[in-house]
Amino acid sequence: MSAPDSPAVEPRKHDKDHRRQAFIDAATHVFAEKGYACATTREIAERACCSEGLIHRYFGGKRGLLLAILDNKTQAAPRLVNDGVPESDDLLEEVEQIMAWSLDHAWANRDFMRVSVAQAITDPDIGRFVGTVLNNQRVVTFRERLRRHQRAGRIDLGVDLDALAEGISGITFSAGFFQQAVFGRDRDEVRKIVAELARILVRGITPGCGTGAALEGNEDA
Amino acid sequence: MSAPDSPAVEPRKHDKDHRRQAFIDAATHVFAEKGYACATTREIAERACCSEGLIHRYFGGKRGLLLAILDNKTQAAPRLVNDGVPESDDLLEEVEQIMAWSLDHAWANRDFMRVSVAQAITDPDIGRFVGTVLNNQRVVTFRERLRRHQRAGRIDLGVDLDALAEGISGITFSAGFFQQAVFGRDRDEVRKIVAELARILVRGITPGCGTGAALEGNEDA
Amino acid sequence: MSAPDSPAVEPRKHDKDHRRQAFIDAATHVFAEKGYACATTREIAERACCSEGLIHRYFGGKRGLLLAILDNKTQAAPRLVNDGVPESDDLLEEVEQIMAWSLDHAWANRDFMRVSVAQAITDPDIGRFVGTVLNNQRVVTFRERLRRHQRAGRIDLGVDLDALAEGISGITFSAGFFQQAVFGRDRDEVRKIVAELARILVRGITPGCGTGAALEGNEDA
Amino acid sequence: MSAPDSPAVEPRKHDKDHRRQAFIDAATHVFAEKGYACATTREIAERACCSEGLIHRYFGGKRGLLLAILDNKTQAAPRLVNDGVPESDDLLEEVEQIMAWSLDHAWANRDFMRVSVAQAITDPDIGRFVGTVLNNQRVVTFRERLRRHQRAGRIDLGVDLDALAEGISGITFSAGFFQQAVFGRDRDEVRKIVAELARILVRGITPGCGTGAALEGNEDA
DNA sequence: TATGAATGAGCGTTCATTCAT
DNA sequence: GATGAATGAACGCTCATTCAT
Repeated sequence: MSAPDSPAVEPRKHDKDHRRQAFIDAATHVFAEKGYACATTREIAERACCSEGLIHRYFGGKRGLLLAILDNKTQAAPRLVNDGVPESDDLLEEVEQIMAWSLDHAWANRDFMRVSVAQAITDPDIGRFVGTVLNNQRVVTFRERLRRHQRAGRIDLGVDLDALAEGISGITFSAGFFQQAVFGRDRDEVRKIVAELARILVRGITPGCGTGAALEGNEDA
Repeated sequence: MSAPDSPAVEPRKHDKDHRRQAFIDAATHVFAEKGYACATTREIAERACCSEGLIHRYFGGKRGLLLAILDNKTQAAPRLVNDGVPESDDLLEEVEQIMAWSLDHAWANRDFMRVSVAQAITDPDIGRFVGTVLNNQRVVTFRERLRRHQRAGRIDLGVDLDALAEGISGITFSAGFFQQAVFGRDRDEVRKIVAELARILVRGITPGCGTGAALEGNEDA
Repeated sequence: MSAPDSPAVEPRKHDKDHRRQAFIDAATHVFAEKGYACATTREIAERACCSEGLIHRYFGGKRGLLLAILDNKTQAAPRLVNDGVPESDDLLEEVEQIMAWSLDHAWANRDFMRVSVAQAITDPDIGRFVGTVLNNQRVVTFRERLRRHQRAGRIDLGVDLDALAEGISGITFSAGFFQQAVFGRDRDEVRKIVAELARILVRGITPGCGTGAALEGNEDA
Repeated sequence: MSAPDSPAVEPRKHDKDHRRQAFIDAATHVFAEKGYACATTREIAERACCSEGLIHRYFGGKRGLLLAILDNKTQAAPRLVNDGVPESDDLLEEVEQIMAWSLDHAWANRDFMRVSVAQAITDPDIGRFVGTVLNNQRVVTFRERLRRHQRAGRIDLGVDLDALAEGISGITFSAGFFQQAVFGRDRDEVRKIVAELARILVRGITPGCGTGAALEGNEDA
């Protein structure tokens, strides 16, 4: 997905939709490699085996192509975790799997993430988009899956599911994207760390002896 | 934010050290705002009230200025958490304070983080630097502070302190930088979420009734 | 001199070949006037009525344009003397005409010579090119024409035709380019001097009474 | 002379005149190597072990330094040939020695010639200077030495001494500077060619049987 | 007086975009 | 509709020169 090794589209051969997708794939790769600002429309066009001018006709320019990449991903994204990780009555198992899946997903989509995250930092429009559409969507999905367990009594009622979901999201974002894709850390190491964190978190939310005291502190604040 | 961090330099005045710092401050701001690639040495020089050519004399060029920013922060960085957060015999209190302090620190240094994080994503040199110098340093510091508590019996002996430290680092990085500075989320909201996560984590590592079962799972793996 | 050598190009019109030549003409003029280093691509583009960026698209940069000028002349150069000066059975006549033609040719191509000679002095690549392609070619051509006369007995057999050809080349280079084009000397004066030198040279190589003694000196050495 | 391998001047040690000469030597070298336009005052100052600003104080700027180089040479130049080559009653011997000496002189002063000749081509002021001061001086000196032989009957009375002197000057300029220093031709080869040309010229001007006919052609024109 | 820090004009080059073909 | 030639604004950088020290 992030490495479109297919020979892209043969010149003057395929139709408009194929070309559009060829541009999006090519741009994702080049933007990820060079950064949006340093990528040139010429290189993208070459990689897509189309002419440079077409970028402006199809997407209205370089920035339009960036937005198309985000849009393209958004349409494909929803409910991905739910499809990838089955529900389970074992809370630890489900949390572990959700976090492991998030790691893999971040890795598989590292080119797209490079583009969107890097750009989000300096570009308010993209920042808003990534913050609301991409991040919130994930958090909401996590939260809903956790709510099932809370209702089933497997998560202490005092736990703020939103905070928990944000924590899982933050850990997997940090480990999945930055540790794996940006810092180049060994993926097995990362997986182990995240698995251990899953255990700590689950233990921290499991109803039981220590809960009352700890969560009373919460209610005091 | 738009006010210079150092007193303005006087034209024609010979004042190398002062001017160097003025460039670093100006560049941090402009790089953060526009991104490294889109920032122009022209604008940086204007903001620093110095002439453009000095960037090349002092730093060897635009990229040298970027590296100087990183270097400047590195020299100022070590042991920051230790100075900012006192040790405590109350584990929860200390973790909460470390995490809260990290949030504030990320916010106070959000311009620097914008520059370094965004650039790390597409620039291998910077990526290595941020991954090793900035990230690892934090993790190690967190881990050492946690070790004290583990030795004192306040953290279960089965807990992998490295993983825990990475988790705290990941959560505060994600919440402190991305939520606060990139996604523009309300800072009080973020503080509350992080405080709740501190409680969950601490409960998850506190020795006690549930520990055996949870950590046996760990030891089996 | 200030009139373009080719019809002006029309803005926005697609006309690559025509524009290439317009650049070569303009650059020859501007390089000759200012010297390669002081000439600006801005001025050349203005003179060629094209945009500056095309220099880099067509020639790969300012230096590529310089090389294109040399290349352009090389393709047009070979056998020029032979076309311009007919063979004759009168040695003096032929030598006089060859030298006179060289003077005129140097004058007609003075802009090109300014560029190539000046640059050859400090630029090893260009030096090699001018030394081998331009200079040697001339000398060889001269020598072959003289050989006809030597075979016909009109040049003493003891004369080294290579040296003679070098002499003619050196005299016409010096008189044709430096005296006429660089030092601004009156062209008629120069023509008379060169005609007299032709006579002296021809007398010096004509077989006859004095030959034996003079050339024995040669053979002794 | 052209390669000032002396450690130049020690900083803050010698007096103004020494510094001036150090600048002239350094500039001759750097101008010869890079060309006037590409040479930087910084490199010259470094080579002279003085500060850049001094160039402007002493010479009024970069161009002033160039003029100082020419001026410096002019004062040292006059009557050099006369000192280097003794008079002789053998015309061939004297002409051969004058030409051989010119070759050596051009070689020894190749750095200065690189600077002055290259600059003369595009810079009218320098062109005038080189044409009148340097070239004419040589021609006049050659002519006066030849006149002695003409008076002594060793040169045909019909020979135009000016043309002859120009010829010798042109040949030695071309061979001595361009062939040796610019085109990098083997110096022994060049010497042989010039010696042969000396013989041809001398034979061409020696009074004798063929003279009448050849020079009548002259008088007809 | 000598130094070298500071200046600023101007360079070659790049590249998103426009538009003739 | 698709192409790629043409454009022009703007970039990082250089360097002769100026001037505070």
